[in-house]
Amino acid sequence: MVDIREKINKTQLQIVESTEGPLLVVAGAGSGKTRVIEYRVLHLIQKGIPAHQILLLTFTRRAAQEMLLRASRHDRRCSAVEGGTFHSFSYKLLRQYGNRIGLKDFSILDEADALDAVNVCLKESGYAVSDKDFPRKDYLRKMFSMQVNKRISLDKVLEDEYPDFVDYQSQIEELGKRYKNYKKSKQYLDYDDLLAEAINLLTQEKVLCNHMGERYNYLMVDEYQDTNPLQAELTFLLGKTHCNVMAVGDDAQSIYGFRGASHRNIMEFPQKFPGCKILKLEANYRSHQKILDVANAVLLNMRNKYSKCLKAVQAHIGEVPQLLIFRGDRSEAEWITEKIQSLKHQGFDYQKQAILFRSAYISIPLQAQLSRMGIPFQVYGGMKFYETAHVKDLLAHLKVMANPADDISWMRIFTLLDGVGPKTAGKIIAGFKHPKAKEVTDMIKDFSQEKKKIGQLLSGVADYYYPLLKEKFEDWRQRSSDIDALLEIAENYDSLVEFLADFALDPPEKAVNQDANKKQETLTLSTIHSAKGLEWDCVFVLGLMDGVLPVSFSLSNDERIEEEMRLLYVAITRAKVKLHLVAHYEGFSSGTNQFHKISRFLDSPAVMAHLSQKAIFE
DNA sequence: TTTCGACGTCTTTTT
DNA sequence: GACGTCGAAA
Repeated sequence: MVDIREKINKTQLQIVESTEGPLLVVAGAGSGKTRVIEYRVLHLIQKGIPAHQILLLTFTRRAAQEMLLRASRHDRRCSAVEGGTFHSFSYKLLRQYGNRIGLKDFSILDEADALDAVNVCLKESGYAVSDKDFPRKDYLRKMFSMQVNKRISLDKVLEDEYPDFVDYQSQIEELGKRYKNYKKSKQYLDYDDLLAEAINLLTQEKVLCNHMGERYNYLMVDEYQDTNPLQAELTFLLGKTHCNVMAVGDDAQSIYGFRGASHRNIMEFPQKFPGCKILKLEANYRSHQKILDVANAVLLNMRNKYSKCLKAVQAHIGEVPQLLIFRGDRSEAEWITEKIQSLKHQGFDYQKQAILFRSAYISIPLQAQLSRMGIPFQVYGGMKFYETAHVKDLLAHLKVMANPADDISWMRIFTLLDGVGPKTAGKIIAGFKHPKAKEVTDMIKDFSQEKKKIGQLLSGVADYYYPLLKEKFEDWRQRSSDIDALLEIAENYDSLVEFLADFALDPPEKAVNQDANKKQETLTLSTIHSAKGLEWDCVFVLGLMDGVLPVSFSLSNDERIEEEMRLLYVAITRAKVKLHLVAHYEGFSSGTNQFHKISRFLDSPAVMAHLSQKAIFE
C-alpha cells in the first residue's frame, strides 16, 4: 500500500484527507493539482469508499482518464471510479432517465450541425434576405449558446456581448424560438441542451436527484474556473444532498469566457455550499523562479489583482526567459526550427518541447518549416479532423441510420450528388423520387436493417463515398487517409449510437493514431486553450503581437482583454526550464503589409525587467 | 436549379 | 484564407 503522506506536502495532504463536506481548492499553476486529485481518489478508495460512489468531473475526458489512470496504478480499484466531462455525464444521465422528461431517442447536434440547424431557421424566417446587417448564423448560434450557458435573457446577452445587434432583438428572439422548436421536432439536443436538460431532469425529478446524490457520494470537479453557470448548477444539484463536493481551480487561469464560463463561479462556490473549507496551493513545483517572475509580472496589469503570487519550490535558478523579435514569420520559423534541433542535442527531446499560440493559423509557417526539416510534430487545437468536410460527409450517412429523422444529415447526403442542390435535396426529403437519390437511400436502408459491425458499416459507406470524394476534392488522397483513420476508430465500437455520441462528445484529437508502433517522440504544437494543464521543459509562445495576443476583437472590452492576459499567463506557466516569447513585426493580413507592435502585455517595464531581449531581424 | 467565379467581410478559443 | 452573396451561364 502506498503511503500518501510521503508523496505530497502538508497542504496537499490536508486536501486529500478533507473528504467530508464542501471544499474549495485554489490551486495555482504547477502546484501539483493533478497529483492531489490522484491521491485524493486513492485515499477515498483506501478508506473503503466503493469506487462507484466517486465521481470526477473534468474539462476533457482525457484529463479524467489521466488522473484515474495514475490513481489506479497505486490501487487497481481506482479504475472503476467514474469520470468524464459535464457533457458526457449529462448525456449518460439523459440516456438512462431522459424518458421521464420526454427525451427518448434523441441525437446530439455537434457544433457544425447546430450551425446548419440555425441556418435552416434563418432561411425559413427570411430575415437575412431583406437586411444585410442581420447577424449571421455563427453569431446567432453563439448568442443562443451564451443565453443558455449563462442562464440569462437574450437582451442581456446582446447588451453585454453583441451591442451591434440590439436593434434586432425581437427577430433574434423569434429565431431562438424557431431553433428550439426545430430541435424539439427532430429530437435533437445540442451541446448546451445536454446540460440544460440534465438540470431539467434533476430539478423536476426530485427523487431521482436524491438518488443520484446518494449514488455519487463524493464529487470532485476540476478546472472549476472554467465552468459556466449551467455547470455550477449541475454541480449543486448533484452535491446538495451530501455536500461532499470538492471544486479545484485557479481564477488566474480562467480562459473560457467565450463559452459562458466565469471566474466569478469559483468565488461563488462557498456561497452555494455553506461551511465550505478553502485551501490554497501556492508552491509551484513546475517552473523555476525566473519564469514565474514573468508570469507574476503579466498579472500585475490586471484591474482586479489576484491574491496569489507563484513561488518556485526549486532551488535551482534557471535562465532568464527570452523575448525574440523577428522581421517576418519566415525567418522566425527558420530560427525556431534550428533552435528546436539544438535543444534536442542538449538533451531536450522533441517530446519535451512545445510551441504554443493563441490562434492556430499563427503556426502555419512554422509547420511548413518543420515538415521541410523532417521534424515530427503533432498539432492540437484549431481545425480538427472531425470538422473537415469529408469526415462530416461520411458520418452523415451513419447519422441517418441511427436517426432517420435527421434532416440535416439527409441534406448533406443528397447535396453531394451531382446536379442536386439545396432545393432538390429538400424535395427529395419531402418524398420526391429522384433516381440518383435512390441508390443512397437503398444502401442506407439495407445497412440499417442488417446488423453489421460499425467498422463494416462505415467501410461500406466509404466504398460508396470514394468516387464522390475524388470528384469533390483536389487533395482527395490526403483526405482519404483521414477516412482510414475513421475506419480504425470505428472498429472499436459495437453500437452505432454510442459511436456517434462519443464522436460528438469526445472527438479524437488527431487524424491518425500515427503508426502506433513507431510512437516516436514528437514535438507538440498547440493552442494555448488546448495546452491547459500540461507542461514541457521548453516552451515557445508565438505571436506576441498586439492584435494576435491580445486578439484584435477583444480590444473593445476590458473583461475580454483580461482574459487574453490570463491566456498569456497560462502559456508562460507551462514552461519548466526554458521559455521563449516570440514576435515578428512584419505581418501580412487582408492584402496589405501591416506592422505589428509588440503585445501590450509585455510592453511594460515590470514585465520587460524579467526578460532578456534578443532582436533578430532578417 | 445548379454551378462557378468574383467580390466583400470577418478573421479565435471548445464541449 | 474561409465563407457568404450575387450575377451569369449551363
